[in-house]
Amino acid sequence: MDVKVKKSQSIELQVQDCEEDIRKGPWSVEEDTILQNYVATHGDGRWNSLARSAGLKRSGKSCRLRWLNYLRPDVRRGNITLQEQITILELHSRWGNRWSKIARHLPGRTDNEIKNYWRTRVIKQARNLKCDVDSKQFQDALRYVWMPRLIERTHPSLPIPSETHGPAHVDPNPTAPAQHELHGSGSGSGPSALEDVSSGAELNAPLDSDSEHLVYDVWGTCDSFNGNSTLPLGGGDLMESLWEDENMWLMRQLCHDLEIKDNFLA
DNA sequence: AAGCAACCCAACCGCGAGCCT
DNA sequence: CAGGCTCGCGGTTGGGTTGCT
Repeated sequence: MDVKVKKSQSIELQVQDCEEDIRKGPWSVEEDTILQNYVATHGDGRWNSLARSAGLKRSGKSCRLRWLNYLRPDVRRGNITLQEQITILELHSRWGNRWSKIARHLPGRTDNEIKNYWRTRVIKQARNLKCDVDSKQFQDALRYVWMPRLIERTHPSLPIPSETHGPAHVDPNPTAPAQHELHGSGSGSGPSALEDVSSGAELNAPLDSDSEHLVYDVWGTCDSFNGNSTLPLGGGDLMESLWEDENMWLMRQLCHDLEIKDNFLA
């Protein structure tokens, strides 16, 4: 066994031995109040001593988690917005399960929240499609179907072809904005698409350079997609319905377009 | 209305990295 | 340098909630 593992385990045992009255489970309102007041007065950090000093019968770990994921004043509650979904999907495709890294690009969201979103929503969709969440098929489905749809829902004015019943048709004159327009050079009237995305009421923090590239990539995908694919993009239905049975023909079309020859959806 | 299953999310766990003494 | 300790991360769990039969 690894030396470090031994060391870690011995520390855990020590902690257990001397702190057997440590409380676990859901936090009470009183505990929340104590922790909030203590952090407001003394600041956070040094969580083990903080827990003792505050008189909380909780581990430092538990206090830290409660503060970071719930009590912190800048934590945003509520549903993940469409823009946030786009960001999560894009960043996960880049970095994988680096939840805390992804969370840093979503102001007010915690790594735990993003992780939960991924596990409960995204993995569920992969399961529905009977493919692995890490497979190229599913990654392509995310990139070429799910994300453009999310983008369309956040910007219905953009010229993404509307879905029709039956086989798709492509706008013969795709008018998706050029990428320099998406970057918002300041010309023309009204906000650029990028500015619109980045300054949405739900996503209130300015984009750093990395996030800007992110949005650029997403829009770039959408742009090229519109020009080169025969895949229709639906309008306005909930993202979950994208995967419903009646839309499976859409996925088949996607597979054809992407020349995916595997047994996807077989 | 009751029972069951699926879903959601807060909280816990194990581990590794890094700082301090 | 070794050991103690804290912090942060990613994975997992369990209980409450919701939806379906």
